[in-house]
Amino acid sequence: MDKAGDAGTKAGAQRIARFLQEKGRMPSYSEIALACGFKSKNSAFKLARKLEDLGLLARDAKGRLIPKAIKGENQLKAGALRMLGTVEAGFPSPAEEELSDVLSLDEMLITNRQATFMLKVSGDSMCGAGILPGDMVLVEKGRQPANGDIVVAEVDGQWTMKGFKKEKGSKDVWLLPANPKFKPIKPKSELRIAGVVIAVIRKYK
Amino acid sequence: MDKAGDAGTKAGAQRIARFLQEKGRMPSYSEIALACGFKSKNSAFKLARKLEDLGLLARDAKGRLIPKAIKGENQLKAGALRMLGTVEAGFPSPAEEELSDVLSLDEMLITNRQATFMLKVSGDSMCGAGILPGDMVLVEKGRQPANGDIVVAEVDGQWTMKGFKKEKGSKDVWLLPANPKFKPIKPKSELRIAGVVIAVIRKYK
DNA sequence: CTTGACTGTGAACGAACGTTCACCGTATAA
DNA sequence: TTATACGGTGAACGTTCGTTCACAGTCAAG
Repeated sequence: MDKAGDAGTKAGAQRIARFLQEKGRMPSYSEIALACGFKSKNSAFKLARKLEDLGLLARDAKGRLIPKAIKGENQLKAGALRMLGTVEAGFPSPAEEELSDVLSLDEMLITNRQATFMLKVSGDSMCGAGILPGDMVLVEKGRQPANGDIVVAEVDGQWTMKGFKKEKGSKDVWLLPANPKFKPIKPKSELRIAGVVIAVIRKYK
Repeated sequence: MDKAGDAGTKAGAQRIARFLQEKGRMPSYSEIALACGFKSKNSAFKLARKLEDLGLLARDAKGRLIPKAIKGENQLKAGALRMLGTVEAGFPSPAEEELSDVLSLDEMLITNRQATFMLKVSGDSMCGAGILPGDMVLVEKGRQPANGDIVVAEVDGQWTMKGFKKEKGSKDVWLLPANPKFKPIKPKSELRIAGVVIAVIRKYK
């Protein structure tokens, strides 16, 4: 009845991913069959083997399914979140509840775990850039800042978080707040860049 | 020996956590017994029941173990981040590299994984609240919104994200943008709250 | 038409599963 | 001392697991 085997395979992978996300463990073949509407768990077995050939999931020595750990787009990972479409804030558009992607926050935000740490923001000098007091920022150490990046730096003996700007053809570096109440800083003596802000996280609840 | 029993339980939890981290799935009772040096899987069964009583892990309807975030000493999650102090953005203050907490983003942000999903924001009607176009928002479904919460709602047939306000002593509900360019919305016919925004995530890199 | 290549069904196998029971030490409490 | 609570052993049960086999239906290429 199914016309395209490809679509069926993909739908199966999504069902498995959803099971993993909801129950926190990989399903058994019977559960895959149940979730996919198969009447025989053997169909689930074949589906799993196909997904394994495609590199989308892996299996134990004992045949049990394990979530694939390698990075990639379509892989099944524990602790995944359902990623839906966009919501228009201003000019509303439908936000359908169709699973468009599955991912984990850690995986999405952090590339270099050892060099990444988190800071809590106080003060409002960056509120124009959408960074409010109480927000958390993920900072990656040792990264070379580019113009427009937001950096955490020690300037003239004090720590601050500002926008980074290096003038072309000059060694001069400016640290720009995103709030008209504050003025740009031009480091006099020393400037030590602690890291580049790679993400902002605000928790309401 | 009370203390020895406690230590054994804790060591067992750590072994289970290590198994989960290495294999990506929860062990069976036989595997727990193997990992803990038990000769009988029944010992593993009793250990699991004790851990369940302590709230350190959970089990299926079918008895299978499912991962649960073990807090405190037994770090179950792989993606732990270093949490540092605060950085003054505006009136700089020292941000020492002293580890004040260790946590995982998923664990920190998501309490009810099944009901949580992620949306990408477009439009700037909430930019006054620090939610910019391109940001991600975590939305928890089925949560009762309180005044001041930011909700994703279907109002008069269209989806939008706005601040929630319910007037005291009245059934009237207002949806407030955080941008003077937009006007508050008072739903006429229907208002369906899809969920409450529990976190905002902005990724720069 | 026939011939494959797929996809799903259904039954079957041994192995591993979760769970329960009875039993054996040892250590603590009375 | 006796009693009792606890951690571990070992065997047993019914269930579910992963896996394999043979078979039926569908579609495209020959």
